[in-house]
Amino acid sequence: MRNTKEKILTATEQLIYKKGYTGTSINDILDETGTGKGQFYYYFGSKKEASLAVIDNHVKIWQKHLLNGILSRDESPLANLKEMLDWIYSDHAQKKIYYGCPVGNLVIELSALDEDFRKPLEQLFSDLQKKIAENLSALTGLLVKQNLPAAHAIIAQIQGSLLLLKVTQDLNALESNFDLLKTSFEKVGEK
Amino acid sequence: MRNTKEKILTATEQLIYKKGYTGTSINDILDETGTGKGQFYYYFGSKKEASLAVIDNHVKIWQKHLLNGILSRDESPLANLKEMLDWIYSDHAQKKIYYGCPVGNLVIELSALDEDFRKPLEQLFSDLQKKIAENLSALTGLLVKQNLPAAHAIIAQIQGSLLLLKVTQDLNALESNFDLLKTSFEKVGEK
Amino acid sequence: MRNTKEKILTATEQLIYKKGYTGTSINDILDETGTGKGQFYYYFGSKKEASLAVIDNHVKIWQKHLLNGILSRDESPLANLKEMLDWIYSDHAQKKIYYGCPVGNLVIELSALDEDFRKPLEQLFSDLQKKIAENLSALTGLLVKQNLPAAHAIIAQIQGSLLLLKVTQDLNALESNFDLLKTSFEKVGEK
Amino acid sequence: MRNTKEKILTATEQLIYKKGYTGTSINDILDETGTGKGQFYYYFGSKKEASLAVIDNHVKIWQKHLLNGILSRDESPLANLKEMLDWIYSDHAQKKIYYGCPVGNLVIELSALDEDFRKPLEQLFSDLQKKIAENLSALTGLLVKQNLPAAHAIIAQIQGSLLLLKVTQDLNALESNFDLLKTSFEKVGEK
DNA sequence: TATGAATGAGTGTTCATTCAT
DNA sequence: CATGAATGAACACTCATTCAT
Repeated sequence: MRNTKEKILTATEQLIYKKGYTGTSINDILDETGTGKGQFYYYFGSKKEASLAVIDNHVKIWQKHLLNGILSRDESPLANLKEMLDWIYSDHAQKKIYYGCPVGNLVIELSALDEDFRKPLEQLFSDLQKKIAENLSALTGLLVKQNLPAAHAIIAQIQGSLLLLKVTQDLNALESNFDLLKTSFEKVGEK
Repeated sequence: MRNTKEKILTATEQLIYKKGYTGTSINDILDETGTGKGQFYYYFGSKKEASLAVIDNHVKIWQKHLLNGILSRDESPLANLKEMLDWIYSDHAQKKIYYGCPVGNLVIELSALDEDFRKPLEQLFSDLQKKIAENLSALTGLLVKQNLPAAHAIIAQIQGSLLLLKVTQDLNALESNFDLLKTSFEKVGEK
Repeated sequence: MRNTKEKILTATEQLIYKKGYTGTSINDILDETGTGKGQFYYYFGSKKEASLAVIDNHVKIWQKHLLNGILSRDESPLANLKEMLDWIYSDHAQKKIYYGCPVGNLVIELSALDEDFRKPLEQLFSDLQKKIAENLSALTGLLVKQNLPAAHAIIAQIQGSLLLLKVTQDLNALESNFDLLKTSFEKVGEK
Repeated sequence: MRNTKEKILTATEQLIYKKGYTGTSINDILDETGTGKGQFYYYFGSKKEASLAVIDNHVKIWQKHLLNGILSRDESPLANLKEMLDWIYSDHAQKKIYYGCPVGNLVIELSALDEDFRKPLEQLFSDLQKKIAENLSALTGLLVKQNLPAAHAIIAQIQGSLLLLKVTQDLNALESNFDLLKTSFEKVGEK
């Protein structure tokens, strides 16, 4: 059986993803895990602490799979960037209800409310931006620094697409948007 | 007095914008308006109803200024699209803290939770998409229908930019992103 | 058009009958009458006052139709007592939902809560008891005073039957019970 | 502690008996028990749920003492029926204020409002009716089915007597009424 | 490690009543 | 006579957190 702490963390993550931070209660989490209430406060000092751990978990996943994985491969930068979109897309494609981006959701719900939440989220986007810019540099020959705005725009496009997915519940629109992004990657590469 | 209802609505709008729907309590609103608790329920049947009125208000503002205003002008479509970005930008530029897009925020917090919230928000984005596509048609000569994906991408770019503004609190990045969008409008027009 | 005061009184009576005193709100009443809130407090000093007026109304109806009507007729006392049951029965027979006795309901909800409610209700039952005892005297030849316990039992039987009607929603049981009562009247007369 | 739940249930029962369901607030109950508000909702999902538990408690008491107790004894049916009245009488005799029948009160306040309340109350009266009819059968030789109307009348008499006790606050009248009932039992047995 | 009873401030909502017009 | 805006206490219910076992 999996670790109790991990079980709680997983349940917290899923519930926050679906119902938001404020919409998720400790009891919701414990109903999901089947553990007693004391266990939650034994492993996490508070709801906020557990939620920060959820964010930390997202950071680690993105770092492992995206920053240090896909975007650090020795493949062509074009392939990397496209693969990034495919990785994100496949994460949503299998779902019946589209809840948007787990990280983007937290940004909107929490970053204006509490600096402790905002900071790690900002750092994650900042790291991703730099990594994308690196790939763009390999593609364009420009300095990483000069590609930062373009990388920012790419992240914005991804986040905006997932936001629209959440409100339209239309997966095709997400695919079409990512296809446009891929085309734009190719154009950048051609120059 | 007609004024009280509007005062409540305004306070509700501002508080939801800053603290989110779930994060805003009726007492928060009443503290802001200085009215008794009964007044809230005299004018609105519930918190949800008042919040739907807030959404409705956003819809009307966008329709008046953006859909029927800026994007329906007899000016060149390129000017219209650029002006749209300027209008949005100016809305945020004056603030000290950047709370992102009031409509996008609601999408993320509420659209997976309650269909009654999701529907009007989806409709608003759908109307905007069509209007942007019309301007793109005037620019490209293509049918409106063929420009819908591009319009979708533009909205995604705007929403994503405002989401990143919320987490980075960096207005320059927003400006830079909107500049990139404007450049892309021009390129589309050139073809 | 009927008097506003009377309209309010009628609505109050019906709503209290169906939903009880505590279950009926001033707004419920005004929704029913279509009048403004000020009108209620113009005609009645409080909810309690209006409800006492409702009780008073019931008292007057019973006095007119039952005490000074049916039970004071020059007919045979047996016919009077039977007619009393028929009058009560016909009041319920036409309904789709059986709410029990409007007076008995108030007894149970209010008489332990407030002496101001209890007193007029007790008086009404006391007057009825005496009147029934008078009819029994004409039937048995005994003094009125000696028939008071029997009269009390008759009222208890009526009230208990209507209470059971409310919980069983079975009109036939009420009819059957009243038939048994009529038979007992006849037996008393035979002796 | 198991005790807390029972304390809350007891307080709920007593308060509803004295002040009615709608007249009893959760805070009333907690003031009585001295526990925090969360405890009420820890043990009961809602006020309604706690009240249904109160009803269930009454059902069990009647079943144990009356249906499976007094009315199921191997004594003579006459003795059983008389003992039933004595059992009910003794329940009220010791009180200073007479609040009527705890079950009958709930019938009148709640059975027209909510089916969930009405059903168990109806069932209880139905079970009692059958049990009384069984005793009457032993007394009269008639089939149980034929004695159901008479049993219904007996329950009506009891309930009506307790209703009148509530409004008159006259214990003697209750005793006198029950004496009349006992006499009628004897007459039935003689035939 | 683990349970779940206990707390109390807080949430959305209702309501009788008052009062300016 | 009549309207309906305004008040604030009370109501049922939720929740993050604590703590004894």
